[in-house]
Amino acid sequence: MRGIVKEREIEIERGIEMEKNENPRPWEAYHTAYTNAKAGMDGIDKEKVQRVVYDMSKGSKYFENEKRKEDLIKQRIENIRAQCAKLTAADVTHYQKLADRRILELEAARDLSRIWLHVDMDAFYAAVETLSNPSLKGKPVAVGSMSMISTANYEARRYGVRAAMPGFIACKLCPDLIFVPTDFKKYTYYSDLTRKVFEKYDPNFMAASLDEAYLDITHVCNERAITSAEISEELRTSIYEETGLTCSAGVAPNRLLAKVCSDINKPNGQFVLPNDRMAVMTFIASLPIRKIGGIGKVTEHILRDVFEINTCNEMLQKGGLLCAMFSHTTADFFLSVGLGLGRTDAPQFKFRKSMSSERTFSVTDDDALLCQKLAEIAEMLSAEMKKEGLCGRTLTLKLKTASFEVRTRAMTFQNHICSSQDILKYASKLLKAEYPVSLRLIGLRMSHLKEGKVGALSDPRQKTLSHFIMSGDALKNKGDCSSLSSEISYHIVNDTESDFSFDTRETYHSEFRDPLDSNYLPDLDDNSQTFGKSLGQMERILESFSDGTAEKVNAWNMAEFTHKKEQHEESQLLETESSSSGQLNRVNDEANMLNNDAIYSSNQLLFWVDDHKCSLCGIELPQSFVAERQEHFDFHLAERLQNEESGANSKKFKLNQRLITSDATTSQGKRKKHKPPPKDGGQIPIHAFFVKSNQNF
DNA sequence: GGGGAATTATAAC
DNA sequence: TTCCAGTTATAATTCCCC
Repeated sequence: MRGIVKEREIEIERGIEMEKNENPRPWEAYHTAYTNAKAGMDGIDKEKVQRVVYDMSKGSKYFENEKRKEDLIKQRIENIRAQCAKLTAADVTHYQKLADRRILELEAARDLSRIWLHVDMDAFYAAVETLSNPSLKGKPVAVGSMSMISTANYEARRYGVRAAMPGFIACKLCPDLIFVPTDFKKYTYYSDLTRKVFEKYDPNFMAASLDEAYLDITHVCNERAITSAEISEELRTSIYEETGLTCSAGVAPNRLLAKVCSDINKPNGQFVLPNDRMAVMTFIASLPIRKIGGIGKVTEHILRDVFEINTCNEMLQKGGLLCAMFSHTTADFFLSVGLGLGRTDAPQFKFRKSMSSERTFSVTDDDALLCQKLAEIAEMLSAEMKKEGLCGRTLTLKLKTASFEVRTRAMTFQNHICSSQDILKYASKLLKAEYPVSLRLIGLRMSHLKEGKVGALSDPRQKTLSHFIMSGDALKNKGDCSSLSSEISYHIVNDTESDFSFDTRETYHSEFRDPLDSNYLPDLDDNSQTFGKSLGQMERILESFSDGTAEKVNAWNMAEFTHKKEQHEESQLLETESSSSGQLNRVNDEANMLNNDAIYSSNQLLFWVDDHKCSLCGIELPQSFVAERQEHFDFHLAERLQNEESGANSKKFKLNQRLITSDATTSQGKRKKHKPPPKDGGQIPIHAFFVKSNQNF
């Protein structure tokens, strides 16, 4: 063992010697998330750390990918430079005026009336672990695994070990490093203790994570007529008494600055920035931009290399160029950073927007293994969604290839889904479209969320919205949801109820959302009220079949519909499996076709007899003609709409515009990739299609 | 051109 | 021996359809 280590060291030395000839310090160019400054890392031999990180990474797939990303950033920098060079004198004057005006506007809106406190627990996970195992005290400790470290204590940081660093590199930096696996139950317990303290100072405090929170202490300062520094001191003492853990705090007129301040006297310290414009401007003037939350490695890189901006003050000096080169949102952010501005308002409750689950595994290209991983992740995600009573309309598949390249593939449905079967069904289509592929990670994310009802039927543990509220589970957020069978009909007919969700204690401790806020209007679009409803009904009826509750619903042509749906799904599966190239549009079309079939099922079914013949007009279209099939469907739908038409509210049939057009004429030739739908009665012989089909490959 | 969907990237903990 | 995470949000860009 010793021999191997020695050999490796010699090898590294030799490598360094060789590289010295070309680039004497190659490691300096290798920037990772964990090579920037961090509290507790002063006085360490940064060059040595950087060199070890570089040597441990060099040549790996990860390293190659980082280089690729670095090159892309360099390219981006070049592009911005080129854009800058194109600016005429008139442009420069124009953007400078724009920046000046914007600076005045932002300055006019400066709010110095609030006092914000940011609390950050010191090396939280590691401190908790040391508390429960005092033998760790004084020793370098990392919480995490060989592949990734979540937190390192200050003893370990002296060696250059830190969060987001892979464990095997940390081992190299600090051979005596003690690894402790993460135990979120423990951290949550201590986090709750700290939050009880926070509540005393600000009942609406904003929890940023398990170990960080923002408190508006304006009121408590005024009420008790003591300084913010005293409040901060008192709060920190109180936290120590309650938990035995130390924390650091920052006090400032806004949240952005408070966060910066809490980092200044870490660990176990505090820093107060007075509510005074001059003080703020002086403070911000020489502050490195990387200290600002929201400016990360890449943004720093771009601002430094293109605009020579290193401090916040320089943001104002280069305001004109920033306005010229960046979007309104981004330029505004940069200018407000230059002025030391940040949010001062009471935190608004925010809905969860997405939920995801991902896992890393040993690289494999085995389809069966990948399918198995996908099924596990679908199961995990579905379980989490059901736990929170959510379902979603957009499913995103995330893949990380063997070479660390990240890909995402998404599809949006008309209905919200949450069952593991549904998630897996569509996720499989997305994944199979990528074959062959060698992967090291698979992830699934659901977005376009709303409180679930589909899931309520498929998951007997799930409660309805009203039960969730009435039981008080909303506040505990631990709803063990159980649906009553008598409620099935309620769910089926009522698809338009308002959405409400509640604080999860993981995010904000603020008031509930204002239901009148237009940003949070419930999902009342046409789709969910009309066609969406009938689709939802059909799906639910099907689900209730599988749950053995078929007798509770009165379906129309249920047996036939079920049969055809299965038949269609089977054919879809075959289609996808036999497809060798990734055709995302096709996959989407297939999913849409499924829904379209469901719409038609309420009257007369459109399906493909023997997989190629239209059940309505007999036209023959093979499976591979997805676009043609879609248009053919559009054609029949338009035909039917015209027949049913007149009095009927045309809005009633307004479907997702990407799926179906509302009349026969507009559906023709609008989609670039699609061919015109067949003329009525003008059947094309099946062999002609197959010839055409073959030409496509 | 507006708007939704899809994709990629950045950032934070 | 081990060999670069998981979760969430958001911005920017592109594509497609109306």
